[in-house]
Amino acid sequence: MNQQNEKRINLDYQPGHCIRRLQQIAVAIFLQETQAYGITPVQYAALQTIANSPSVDQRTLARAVGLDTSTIAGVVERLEMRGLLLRKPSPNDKRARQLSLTKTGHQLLAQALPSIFRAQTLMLEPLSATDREVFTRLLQTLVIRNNSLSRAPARADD
Amino acid sequence: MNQQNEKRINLDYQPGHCIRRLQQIAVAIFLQETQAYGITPVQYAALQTIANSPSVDQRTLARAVGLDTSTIAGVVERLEMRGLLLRKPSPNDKRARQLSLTKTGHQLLAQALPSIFRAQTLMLEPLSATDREVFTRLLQTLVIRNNSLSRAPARADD
DNA sequence: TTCAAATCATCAGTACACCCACTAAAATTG
DNA sequence: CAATTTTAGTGGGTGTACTGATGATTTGAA
Repeated sequence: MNQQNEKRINLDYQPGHCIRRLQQIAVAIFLQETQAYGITPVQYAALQTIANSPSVDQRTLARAVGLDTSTIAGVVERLEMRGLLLRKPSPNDKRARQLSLTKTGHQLLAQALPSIFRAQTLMLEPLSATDREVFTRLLQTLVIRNNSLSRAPARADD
Repeated sequence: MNQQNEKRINLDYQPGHCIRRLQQIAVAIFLQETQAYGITPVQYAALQTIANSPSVDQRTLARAVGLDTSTIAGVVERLEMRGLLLRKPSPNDKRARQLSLTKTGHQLLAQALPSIFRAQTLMLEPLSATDREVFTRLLQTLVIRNNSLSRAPARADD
């Protein structure tokens, strides 16, 4: 079945592969639960972050969400075209744009939140209550401790 | 600093967000460790799967790696252009293409494997030995139990 | 204060990752 | 064995996610 000097390596035991698969699954669950609102996980993250701190600039938003500025530009553009957010020039800094949600943006976020929370629950459904907590804790540890290794390290804290 | 009827929701506590971040980190570590070979996690998964079972068709490969056929088409095309694999028509089925690694493909896979294993280790480095095992186990449980929810559910088993 | 360095944003290019629609071939069914 | 259905692969469209380059401002240091 294969070359004699190669061992048959099962991808299922490699963390990297499992993490990628879990991310695909998490996205699928999210989209399924929120399909009535037509938003993606990243779009939700952007909307939520802007709701948390209006007038953020794109760079700060990118860091908060954990994306580089090129990627956030596309996300913001799509949300702006849908009328969910506003992008106006910063008075202090002519380079920067201040982002804020429109009324529609606030409404959509508020309406979608229950579905989003349901999605979060569904992702961990197969685990026992104890295991869910353990998994969440270890997951957060890995993200925090490895943060600097990412190309788009998440923000300092604003 | 936000609308009074919105609570400030911290993305860091949402599993979906953490999973996405961890996937970004895992990819970054993989690329960093394997940069000498110029392969991505998905390309490695494809090469490894073909090495495990030569003459697979693209559909079976897609299922084994956990991708849909459109996505695997692009992956396979890039690997073919780099001379790492061969795509020849199946004698039994005129629709299907049989995939196999070239000599170069086998060599690259063999050479890259140590870096790939190192990457897998690095991803879980921040955890204690016990926690690494726990995390891996829970991760696999989630992937297996949620598999059907993914758009590209992984293969039966060949 | 001027000039270099850092910063905000954009653009082009590459690579996943999905959907839907389509062709062609194979398998199933009447 | 003809008609239907399923299956293998492709192509178009959308949306992350990164790199590296460029332009415009702001800041910091000589």
